[in-house]
Parts: sequence; structure tokens; C-alpha cells
Amino acid sequence: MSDAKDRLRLWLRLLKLTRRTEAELRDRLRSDFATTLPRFDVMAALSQHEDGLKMSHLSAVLRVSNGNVTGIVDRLVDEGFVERRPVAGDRRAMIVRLTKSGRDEFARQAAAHEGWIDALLQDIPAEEARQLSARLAHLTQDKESADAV
Amino acid sequence: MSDAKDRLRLWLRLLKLTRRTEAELRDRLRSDFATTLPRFDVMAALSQHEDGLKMSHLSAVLRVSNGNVTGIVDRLVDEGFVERRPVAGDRRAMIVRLTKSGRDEFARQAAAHEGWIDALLQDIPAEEARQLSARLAHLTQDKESADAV
DNA sequence: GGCAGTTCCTTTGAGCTTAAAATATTCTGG
DNA sequence: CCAGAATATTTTAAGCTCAAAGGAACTGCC
Repeated sequence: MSDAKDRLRLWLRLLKLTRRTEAELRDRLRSDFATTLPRFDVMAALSQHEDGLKMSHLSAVLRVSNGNVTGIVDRLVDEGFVERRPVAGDRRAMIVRLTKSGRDEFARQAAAHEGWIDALLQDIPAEEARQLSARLAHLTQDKESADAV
Repeated sequence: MSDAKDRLRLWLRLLKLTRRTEAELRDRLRSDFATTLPRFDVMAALSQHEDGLKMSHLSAVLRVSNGNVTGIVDRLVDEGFVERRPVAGDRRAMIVRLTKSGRDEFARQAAAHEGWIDALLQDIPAEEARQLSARLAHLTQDKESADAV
């Protein structure tokens, strides 16, 4: 029973750290780049898929609902960072990919993002970060890995 | 420079773990208790303040905006779990507190919640949970602690 | 060929979230 | 006392989020 309390305490602290850090990232994305974390996440996913992703594939990668991605992509298209193009041979599907402007913008955002994280987690020594990272790696590996692309 | 990458990797894994766990909690709160995480958070905060909290104080504790709390409390009041009462001597302010029904309901939710966390973080040995928890404790302590109640 | 079931995407409705504006009340300095 | 500043809360507008429903297109089976 005490074990449960210990895990609960750990959970609450993890939550506190991640929420605080996420809030900070949101603020900076807003003030420095006039964007949001969900938009950043979408662009990050697309930047790793040069050839673009189908909408359904994109929402699977991000683990959010289909309808959710529709709205975010709509706004990114409006701003010219992303484009939708039809898929040859399947008129239902759409491929989403970064435009040139989107790639440039994301490169700037990603560089800033990495610096922010480094600063925000400064109190964690690099060596400890590596150890923790390794420990978490096998905790977070997908148990139902239904997302082999 | 490699240190920044290490911290970034750690951050991405922390985010993965907490998002996955939070998503699981949301699902269960919804299916087992027909409630949401924000509602749970509000009730948790109120359960630690027997005498209730002013709206502004509640939003400070939860670190969310004032307007946000207004809507959540509205719904909890509709369901009879929470009540607003005027503050003697200040007609602007309202004290929010759990009703009897709210205390009973939260007790059930909190018990289930603790069990869920224990199960979800089962892969972390209790001893490691304690160590990590201690390490995180001094990372997450408020640097600007402007919320001594 | 045709129709039944599936897949892909968008729409809809409800709730959460914030920043900023709006209301109402209280405090303060003159 | 009273005008202006400060405080407490709600409202508003925009965006994120999901589940569920809807429309269009594809696939497989007869």
C-alpha cells in the first residue's frame, strides 16, 4: 500500500514538472513565433516525413483524433506553412506536407525549442538526463505498438 | 551541445509517459465516473481545503486562468458536487466548497485514481519511485513561490 | 455489376483553455 | 465624500480536444 502512495507521489511530481515546462513552451511559442504547441507538434511530425503524411497517418503519429488534426492543418494551410495534395488513386485521402515556408519556419522554431528545453531542464545534470532517459525508454516503449508505419 | 540533445531526449520521453498516463486517466474518469481530469483537479484542490477557497485562490492553486475555473465550477455546481457562497464583508468574492455529495464522490474517485496510477506505473519499482520522487522534489520546488496560502 | 462493409476525412456538439474586455465592488488619497 | 486605482469574478473570442455522426470513395464478395 505504501508502494501505491510512492508511485502517486512520483506521478504528481512528474505532472508538475511537465505541466510547468509545457506552459513555458506554450508561452514562448506564442510570444516568439505566434504559434501553439499543437501546431508545433504537427510541423515536427511533418518535418520528419519529407514526403508528407496522410491525414489519418498524421493523427496516428500524434495520437490525437482525426477531427482534431483537420482543424490544425486548416490553420497551417491558411498561413502557408503546410499544403494538402490529393493522393493518386484514392480520392478520399489527402497527403499533408510542409511547404518551403513551413520548413524554414519550423527550422527556426525547432532550434529555439531545443535551447528552451536545455535551459528549462538545466537543473538536471547531463549525465543524469542520459540515465533517466535510458530508464524511461523501456518504460515508454509501446506495448501495443500498432503504429509501424 | 550534446547535453542539450540529451535533455531534449529526456523531455520527449517524459512527455510521452505523462501524456500516455494522462490519456488513460481521462478515459477512466470518463467511463467510470462520468467526469473529467479538470473537474477531478478542482475537487482534489477543494478536498484539501475543508473551508473552501475563493475563486481567485482556487485558480492560483491550480495554476489556471480565472475564467477557466468559472466554467468548471459552474458544471460542478449544476451536478451538486460544489457550492458557491458569498463572503461576508466582500460582495465581489465567492467561496467555493465541496458539498457532502461532492466529498463522497471525490473520496470514491480518489481511491480509484490512486489504484490506477499504481497500476499504470507498475513497471517502476517502488524503490526507484521513491528515489525519482526525491530527485524531482527539489527540481519542481517553486522558484517564485508566490502562492503561500 | 452491384451492394455491403470498410476506410478516409470532415463536421458537429460539448468541454477545456487562455488573454483580454467587461462588471461589480472595495480601497485609498485627497 | 469621492474620483481613481485595485481587486474579484464573469464574459467573450479563438483555438484545442474528443467522441460520434455524416459523406464520399474504395474493396470484396456474390
